[in-house]
Amino acid sequence: MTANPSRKELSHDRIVTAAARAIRRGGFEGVGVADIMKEAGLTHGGFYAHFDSRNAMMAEAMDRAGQESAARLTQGMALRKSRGASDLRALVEAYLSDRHLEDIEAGCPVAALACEVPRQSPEVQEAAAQRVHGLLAIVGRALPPDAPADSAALLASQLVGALLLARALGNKARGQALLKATRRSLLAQYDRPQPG
Amino acid sequence: MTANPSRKELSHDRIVTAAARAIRRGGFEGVGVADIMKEAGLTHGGFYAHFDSRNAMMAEAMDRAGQESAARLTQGMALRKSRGASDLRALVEAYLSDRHLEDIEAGCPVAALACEVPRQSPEVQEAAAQRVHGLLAIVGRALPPDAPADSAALLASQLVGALLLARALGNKARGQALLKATRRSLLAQYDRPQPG
DNA sequence: TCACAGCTATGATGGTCATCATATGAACTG
DNA sequence: CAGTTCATATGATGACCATCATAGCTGTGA
Repeated sequence: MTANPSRKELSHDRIVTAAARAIRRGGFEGVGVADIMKEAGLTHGGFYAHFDSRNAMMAEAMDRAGQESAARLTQGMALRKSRGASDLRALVEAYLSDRHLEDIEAGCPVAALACEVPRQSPEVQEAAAQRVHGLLAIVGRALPPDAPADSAALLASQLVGALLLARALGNKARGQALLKATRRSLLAQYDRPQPG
Repeated sequence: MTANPSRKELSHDRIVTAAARAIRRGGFEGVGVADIMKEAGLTHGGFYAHFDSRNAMMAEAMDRAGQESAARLTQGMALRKSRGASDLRALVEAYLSDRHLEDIEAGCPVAALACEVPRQSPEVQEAAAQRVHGLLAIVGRALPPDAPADSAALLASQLVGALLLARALGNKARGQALLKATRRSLLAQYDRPQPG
């Protein structure tokens, strides 16, 4: 399937990719079937040849958004690690970067959509829950193996919360300042040279 | 005005109150003018005698939601302080309570709406920014006076992030567990007896 | 070259929405 | 009780949306 995709599979993929960006830009409710199809280079009518319903597509798009942004985050972390940063410093600096603050469309879908999740259909909620677990896994892998059990949830909350508040401040400079302060504090808290 | 409200002022107030709940329940995009008017016991047509536009009303509703939920939070904190909790413990336990997890409609509008803010009209964005500053002020007052400058932003991010992730998990038990872990960690971090 | 299968486009349907124009009805003034 | 004013209700308008039926096109196999 991935090796030799049919025309339909290619279209399906383009639609999901377009939707994954569109929902982060406009929210689940803020984007229509026709918008997404146009962005994928198709017309609205063919949509239901690819998906059972709009909600089914939203769930797929949420998934895709998570994969994309996880890849992007991993890439940003790798760059920083190649410059000598620890796993944890790389995570904190990549997730709380000024770029992530502004590039909602390609960023973490949990940060972009979390507060809309409780209002979505069960299939979308399920996909969102999976994305949260994915984020927790990424954070968990960046923590030292002997970290307390709940550290990943704690740090993930802090990261998501800081990014959301920074965006909600509606002022680029203030948002960047909040991110910077959060980076500094988290690194002081977690990224100390291990005693022992 | 507050002392001797006219009929119109009473209606205006009822509309804003209804909207303040409705937006937290359904999101900015998920609720219509007619819904809100019906919830206020009126019909949709009279709406534009009270507001210049839907967005102007949304901004007022965001403001009202902030006032309401700040009052509720302060009340919850007072209860806990009367039982001997410190300001900070009272804040953490009230904000990260199981009740707040479930009662989105009457809870913190920042947690309920933050990720929709960047997509809203300027007037709504401005109202939202004010609400973030209001939350930062409440958190700041609960911190000891000698706390570092950025502590309020840090703690507010952690509170909002934990509540959002807990809600996005879509599973009551898991959400409650995340809140509990966050409470425990924050209290261990901040609420230690002061050395000195 | 022809026919067939499978995508995709065109267009329609029923519903919802924000906004506005006008009618109704209630409270106040004389 | 008559007249005026102001808040609210009724109803209309134009736009948009998810969904579906069907027609057209494109590439593949004989």
